[in-house]
Amino acid sequence: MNSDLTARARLRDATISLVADGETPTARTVAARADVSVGLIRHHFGTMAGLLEACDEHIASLVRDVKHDQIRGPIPNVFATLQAAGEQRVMSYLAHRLTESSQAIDALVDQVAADAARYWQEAIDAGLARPVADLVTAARMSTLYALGTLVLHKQLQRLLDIDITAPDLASQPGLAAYIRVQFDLFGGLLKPDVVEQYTAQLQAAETPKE
Amino acid sequence: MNSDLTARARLRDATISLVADGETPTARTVAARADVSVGLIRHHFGTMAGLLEACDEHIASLVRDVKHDQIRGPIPNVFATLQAAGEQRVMSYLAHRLTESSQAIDALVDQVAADAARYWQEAIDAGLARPVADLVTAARMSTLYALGTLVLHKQLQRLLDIDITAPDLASQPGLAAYIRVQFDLFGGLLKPDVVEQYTAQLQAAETPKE
DNA sequence: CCAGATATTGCACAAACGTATAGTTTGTTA
DNA sequence: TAACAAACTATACGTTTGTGCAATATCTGG
Repeated sequence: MNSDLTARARLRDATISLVADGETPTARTVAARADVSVGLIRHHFGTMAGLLEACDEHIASLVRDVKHDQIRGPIPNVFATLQAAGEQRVMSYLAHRLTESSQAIDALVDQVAADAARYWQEAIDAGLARPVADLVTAARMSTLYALGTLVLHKQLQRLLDIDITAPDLASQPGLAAYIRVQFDLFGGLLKPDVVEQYTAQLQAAETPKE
Repeated sequence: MNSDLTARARLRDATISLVADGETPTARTVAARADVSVGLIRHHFGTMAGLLEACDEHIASLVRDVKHDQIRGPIPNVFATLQAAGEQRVMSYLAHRLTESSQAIDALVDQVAADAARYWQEAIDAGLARPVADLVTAARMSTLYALGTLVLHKQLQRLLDIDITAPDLASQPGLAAYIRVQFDLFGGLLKPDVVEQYTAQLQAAETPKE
């Protein structure tokens, strides 16, 4: 924990850290982790609800400020957007907080969905994906799917052996099967030659192991 | 609330009802809604955790006992399974409780996923759906998508104008757009003539309105 | 009708919760 | 360096939490 930050920032980070760890942040646990007194919460944030709100807004602003120059695939990847937000805790924090619908959370979801729509449109323009009738709704729906699996990360871990909150998402055991299924499920959205190309890449990456 | 039930059942139903309403069940709110004293919780369930566990198991058993003779479409419909469990509160309860991974919840998820795989296989056998390489994983993934949108029901309501916990799911405003997008997203899984048929049905159902 | 078990109540207790408040330290500016 | 504001601490208060425990009511089999 960065102890050179202001106490206000430390309180905020401590709360985010607790939420990300799946523990319920209370005034005392937060103050203890931030190594300040409980009274300071009131001084800086008024109430505990105010502190949580500030955390939501901080996470949302991290995601908002993501530079959109990352590697893009044929299917809009919400997780890439979130992980690109820099801080490791973003995914874990949202995994626990996304069920609450605060103003900041709602705005974040809206923005991720809008990003997905833009990526998707670019993929269509680039000839990678097939056009869909209602792109906005489709992007919203696929965003909900992605965020839903994030919220259900415990079940995803259990059923597919993927810890989606892990820093090294690429090295998760079940990821290969996951990607294969993604292509099965959403393959109809892509141009046939794109599917073929990606499938070949997947098989080539696995052959050396056998 | 059925007051002719045993106090034990009333406590359980009161807890389920509170969870379904999105309120945090405490010993006193539960006892009040069940119209019994707080001490009875300890007598019947030991602790509050025991009560919650009993609720999970009750809901899981409701879903488990669903008779599998309902109408089936070309895509496995998890929601149909859950709603067929009889009690209206099943969907709302799970919407709030699915993020916790108790033994009963895990078993329920497993079973819903297994059901989805069986339905899907039947759709393939019936020539409605295309075969997929890894049916079990695909069914698990699509189950997580469905349950994920259930957990994110507030966002689904906001983004697509669908209250997935409503008793009359068929009459939700955004449902038509939702179904259309479903076919866009998962259309690749279905035989082309099936897609054509359903699309025609959708358009025919809407034309009279215009 | 009468034990004996089971169901049920009412209350009390300690712990944890958010928050308020008074006082102290630290920093800034004139 | 005096003065004022901001940051910060320490502590206490009122509530709500889950749970334990003794007393009472209700049911059940002989």
